[in-house]
Amino acid sequence: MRTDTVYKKAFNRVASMLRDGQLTGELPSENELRRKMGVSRTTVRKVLGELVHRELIAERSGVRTTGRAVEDSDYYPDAETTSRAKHVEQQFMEWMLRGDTRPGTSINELELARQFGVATNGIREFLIRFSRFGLLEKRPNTGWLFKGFTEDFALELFEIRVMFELRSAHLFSRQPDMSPLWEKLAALKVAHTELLKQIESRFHDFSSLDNRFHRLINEASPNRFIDDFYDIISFVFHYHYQWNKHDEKQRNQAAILEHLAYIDALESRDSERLERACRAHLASARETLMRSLIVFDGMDTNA
Amino acid sequence: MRTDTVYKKAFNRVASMLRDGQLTGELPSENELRRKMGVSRTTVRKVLGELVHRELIAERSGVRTTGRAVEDSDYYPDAETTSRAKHVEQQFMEWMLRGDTRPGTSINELELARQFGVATNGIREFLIRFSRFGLLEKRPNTGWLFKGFTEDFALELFEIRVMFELRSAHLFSRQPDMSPLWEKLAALKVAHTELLKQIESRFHDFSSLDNRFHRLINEASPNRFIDDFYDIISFVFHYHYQWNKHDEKQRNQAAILEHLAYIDALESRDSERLERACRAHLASARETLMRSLIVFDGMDTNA
DNA sequence: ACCATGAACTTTATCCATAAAAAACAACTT
DNA sequence: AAGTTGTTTTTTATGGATAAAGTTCATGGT
Repeated sequence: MRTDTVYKKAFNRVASMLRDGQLTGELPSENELRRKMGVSRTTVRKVLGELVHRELIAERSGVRTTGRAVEDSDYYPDAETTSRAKHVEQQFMEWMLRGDTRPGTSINELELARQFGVATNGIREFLIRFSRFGLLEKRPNTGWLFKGFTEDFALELFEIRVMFELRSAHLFSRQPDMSPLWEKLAALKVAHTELLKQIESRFHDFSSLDNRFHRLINEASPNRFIDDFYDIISFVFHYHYQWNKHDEKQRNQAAILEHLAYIDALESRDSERLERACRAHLASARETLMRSLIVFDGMDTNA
Repeated sequence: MRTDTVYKKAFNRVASMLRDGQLTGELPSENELRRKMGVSRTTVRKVLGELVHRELIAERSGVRTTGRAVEDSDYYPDAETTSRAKHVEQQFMEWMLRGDTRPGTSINELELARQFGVATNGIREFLIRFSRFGLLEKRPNTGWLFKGFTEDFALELFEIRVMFELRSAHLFSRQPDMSPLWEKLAALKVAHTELLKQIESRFHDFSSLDNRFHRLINEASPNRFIDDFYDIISFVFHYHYQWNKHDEKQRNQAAILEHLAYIDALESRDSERLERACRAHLASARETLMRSLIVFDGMDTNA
């Protein structure tokens, strides 16, 4: 049966809004809520129905008003708010990055399905989607070959990344002066400086800043294939560093400084300087990944 | 039910081998056949069983020998030798390239499933696989957005292609002299010259030559992401030109000449000359695609 | 005429079932 | 002992069913 995670997530969001006072007195119409939450009206109605049932809101002659206070126990547990597909993704990444899965292992849909507690179909869909990341290969009628999160993988990934990033950085720097992207870049620069000041407590926030920065650079000259490739990078980094937090603060601090140099180089419109800053940053990102790969390989995974 | 296309295709192949005299007298063992055909022994046995049943081979005390002559009617029809997944691919490509499907159309799994006569599962798997080509986008819980085989698509595709090809070509030309790839290149050069001589009758054969050539260039410095991207290009060209044969002979003739210049440039190891030849070829390939896109857009599709 | 709610209908996400194909095991032969 | 064939078990490819979510149609109020 299809999960009702969309409903539960929406319910939790409305509950939070009620609790935070973002919704007070008379509630907005179903359509307005629908837009706000990004779900269908059907789902909104289901949420409202449950809220009435639990007396979190009251309904009198077609008018809905807030009801009793929201309690912690009103929320659905987080695990129930993500779809099966997302669960599969998470479990697979954990299996891949944490387990002692060696390159060359063959992957068995049925076995993973049993292990993850889902139907084989879901596994297969995930593997198909995931195969564009270059870590898997399908052998028809037979199964999947896991190629491993290896040094080669990282090197090949970064070779492309450098090509794309240099191209995008140069195009960015050649934008007209009145392009709105320059302002966005300036704003990002400020955000970097802020973060650097508070690095002790906020170093976790770097990851999203990093993402915004690299995506901004691509905005000047969109290319869907480059965007797609950046999705791969984000994905890889997201999961990889989620399980490998070694030295995180230091790493991020260094990266911020590199970004700042890179931003200055962009603003200078000096092509050679830009190339140097860009390469320097990517080389260091690559080193970091490679080093952590080695740590990772040797890590005791049965902890 | 799963199709038995693997069996039928294997059966047809063995039948052809019997007819062509590649198999005469005493037949090889099941294991040997298995290796030759690239299927499991289970399938080989099923084929052999049917061959015996039809008296195309005879089996006496464990020894199999050839039987009566193979007739045209012994073969399974071609349509029955390709899997559902492949059929879906073909039908979808036809729907996309031939139909009047406009960019921005939304795609409905259920409708396609009905139209193609398969279960929704197969459609979904295909769409997931296909989405890496940048022509589709999934909107969760809602459906798929068809972005169209547009001019933008072609331009973005070629931008990447140029980057990758220049990179690979330069690396190829810098290989050591004793690399075996130089010989392969020389062989390809001969094949090009041959084809050029017989262009009147054999111009269809260019496509596979083109493929071999560009893949060879990537071989000198493998990168899985570049290989994957080249899969996209092959796929797009395969289907696109399958339905758009306008001017094929002339196009291919011109391309052969460009390839020859390109090959000479590789052999010269002259970096600037190489860059010129490579760019010239890709620019002309792009022009061809773009021109055919326009023809295509204006074509009456209800013929 | 527009916007709200209610109800019916359509499509997606997900599980389950099963024939075909592959893989593993067993018994035999030279 | 290595290679054959026969048999059983496992896995993949494909169809089908259904609750949840999305979309469209209908009705009623301003």
